[in-house]
Amino acid sequence: MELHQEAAERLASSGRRYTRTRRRLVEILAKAGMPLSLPAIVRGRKNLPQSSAYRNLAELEAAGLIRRVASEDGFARYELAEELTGHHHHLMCSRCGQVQDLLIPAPLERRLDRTLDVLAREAAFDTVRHRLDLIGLCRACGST
Amino acid sequence: MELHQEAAERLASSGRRYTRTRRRLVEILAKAGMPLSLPAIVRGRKNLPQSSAYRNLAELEAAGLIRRVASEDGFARYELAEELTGHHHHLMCSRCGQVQDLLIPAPLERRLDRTLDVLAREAAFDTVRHRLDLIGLCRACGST
DNA sequence: ATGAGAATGGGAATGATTCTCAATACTTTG
DNA sequence: CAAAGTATTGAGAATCATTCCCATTCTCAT
Repeated sequence: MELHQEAAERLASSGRRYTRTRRRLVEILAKAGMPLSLPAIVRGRKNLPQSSAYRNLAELEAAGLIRRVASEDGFARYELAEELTGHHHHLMCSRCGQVQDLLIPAPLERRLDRTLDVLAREAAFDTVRHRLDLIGLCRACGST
Repeated sequence: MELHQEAAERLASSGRRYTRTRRRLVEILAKAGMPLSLPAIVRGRKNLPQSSAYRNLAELEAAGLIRRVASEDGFARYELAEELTGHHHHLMCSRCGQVQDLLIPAPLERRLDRTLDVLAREAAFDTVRHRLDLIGLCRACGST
């Protein structure tokens, strides 16, 4: 389904509206293709006050449209929900905090999934998802 | 090597001391066997002021003895470094924030490692490590 | 012992994020 | 189309985990 239509419907189903600012946020995240921190979202953009950005990101998250990624550098980052973009992982730079998306081969992903399901059941966890990140130094930080 | 000796040496090598409070923190984390938040570390313990706990956890992290785990609930958590405890993963409850350790089968771990190494190289990342977490609802939260 | 540097702890400061609330914008109803 | 009802906005205040400050205390080497 088309992105904005999906967004509008999900918000509507809980009595929320798909306002200009919300659409704008969705577009920013869609275009970025990687999790963005709030400063990165707001920087250099007119008419996008912090408080509105935070509030709307929270609304969009509550509607299941975006996901908040906790990273090590103290800034939360935001990306479109996997239901919209597909399952993927992250490459994170431990020095500068930069995050980029990463896909792993489907067979490995499947095997991982199967194994983790079993482990979660053994631990009596209702598993929702897994998170696999690579943490290292990006090209820029690594050469320093 | 014995835990406290290792700790003392690593601190000494950068001109730091293995004081009573630091030893205490290492013992708390070793005994817990799972990442603890600062409130959990301090709660109910005498003579362990917040500021000292934070400061010393940071020192121990700088010495490579403990690791800080960013979790979704806003509290950082601390655990012994993998060099001391061995590589492992986490089961995290997305409702209550509880975190417990998780081991995955060695063959899968090896395959994961190999694949991620290749992917990191392709992305020009100097990989240090990977992080694999299961995020779901623990028994207590899942039945609510 | 004594001096130098490390550590302590109480409280102030920081800073990302959340909350408040009066003003504004949609939406629906009459 | 107007009015009422509700959601949204944005500027600043408030929150709260974490970090910083600094006078005092401790430790180790001489």
